[in-house]
Amino acid sequence: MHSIDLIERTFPGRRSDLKRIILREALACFNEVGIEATSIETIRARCDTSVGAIYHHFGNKEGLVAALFFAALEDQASLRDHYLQAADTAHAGVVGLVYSYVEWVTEQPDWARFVFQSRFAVSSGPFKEELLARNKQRNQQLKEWMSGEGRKEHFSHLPAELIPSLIIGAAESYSRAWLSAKVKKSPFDYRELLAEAAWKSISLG
Amino acid sequence: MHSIDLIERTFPGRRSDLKRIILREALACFNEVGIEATSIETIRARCDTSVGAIYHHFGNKEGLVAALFFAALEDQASLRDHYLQAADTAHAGVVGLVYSYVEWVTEQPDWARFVFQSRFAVSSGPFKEELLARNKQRNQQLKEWMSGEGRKEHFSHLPAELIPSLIIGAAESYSRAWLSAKVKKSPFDYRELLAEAAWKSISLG
DNA sequence: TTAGTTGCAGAATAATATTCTGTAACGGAA
DNA sequence: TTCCGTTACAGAATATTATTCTGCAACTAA
Repeated sequence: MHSIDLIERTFPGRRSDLKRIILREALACFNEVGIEATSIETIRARCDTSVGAIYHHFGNKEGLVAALFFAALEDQASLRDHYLQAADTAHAGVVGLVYSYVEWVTEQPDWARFVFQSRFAVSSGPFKEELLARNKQRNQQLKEWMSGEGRKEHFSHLPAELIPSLIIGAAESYSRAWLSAKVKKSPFDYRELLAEAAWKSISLG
Repeated sequence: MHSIDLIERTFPGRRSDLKRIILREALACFNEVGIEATSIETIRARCDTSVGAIYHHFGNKEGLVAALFFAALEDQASLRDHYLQAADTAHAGVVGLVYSYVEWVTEQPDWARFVFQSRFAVSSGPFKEELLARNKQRNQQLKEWMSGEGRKEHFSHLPAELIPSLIIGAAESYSRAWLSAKVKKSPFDYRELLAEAAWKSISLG
């Protein structure tokens, strides 16, 4: 789909050459042995660089994690926007949300795994404000979409704060299971079932 | 409901006195600032004990995390068993699964928060085998329950590996949101809606 | 009693994160 | 082009943290 990968999109330019290498190797390490278990020295060695360079670009380990985390969130959001933009009916919107989610997870499994792994740390570290702001904006965006003409009557019988979980809860849960190899088929393979289940779960009756 | 708390249930006896104190304080620290950000020294100070004692009881930091994690899982499982045992129809079982889940999360928010935070670390650390075994057993148990007479026809139209996510996905997602204060009402308050949404999501049509 | 096992303390050590200082490349202004 | 401020990087020095180790005291079964 995209010819260049997530990192190139987020950190373009020749000046960010080493920066991209560090991000790539760090992501690999984090997924292989976990964030806590990968030391700066390990990353340094895999990039054949110095600790100074790493700290220059990211401040500290937490900053490196946050850079990866927000890059992933942004990429995920852009795919979601792409899907939502094409959806006018309530049903199409719900399907789009589920589809965009499972497609992103299936296409970027390493990034998805990392997002699951790092969310808590980011949300309680020095970048929590930034994450909070992004979540708020996304919720606002969804809320506006749901209150559009011809759509709102499909959601108004449910508490607003519950709706997002009803829509992507199952897809997220299955994605986690797939990323940790507990199930075989990818969430993308089950996208129709997941989307229809989401739709039924918010339907009346 | 229970007169003694989760820790007393899991680590009884006067010999485990300090052990329980350490577990309690460690859980508090982990939830307040995160696992990575809490040092052994911090825990030691809060328990007014020595690092030797901590390492004697738990081996290392990872062992301490694992002890908390498995204690929580066990407690959660016992409540689930309690609910499932009373359910004979498919509908009652699905409702029971959702109810037991949200009830546990709402009653033990600190433990639930910690489980979400630590699952990845445990699943990729030296205790992954143990976790895998427990998951396997739980899945087997669920599978057997679902294949019982008068129930299996309600599940057989869906892939087995997808069903657990359809049932608890939304409840889990909403629980996470509640535990990080992104929503106001507790999952327990929405238990009927969550249970009915789960049931609809696996229903035919 | 007594030998062995378990519970705990705290100093010593090891592993790791972070800071700091210096040097070279770069990019625009004169 | 030269000059100057800024950015990119290296690596030694330092600080922080996890873990080990040795010793002692309490308990326990014989």
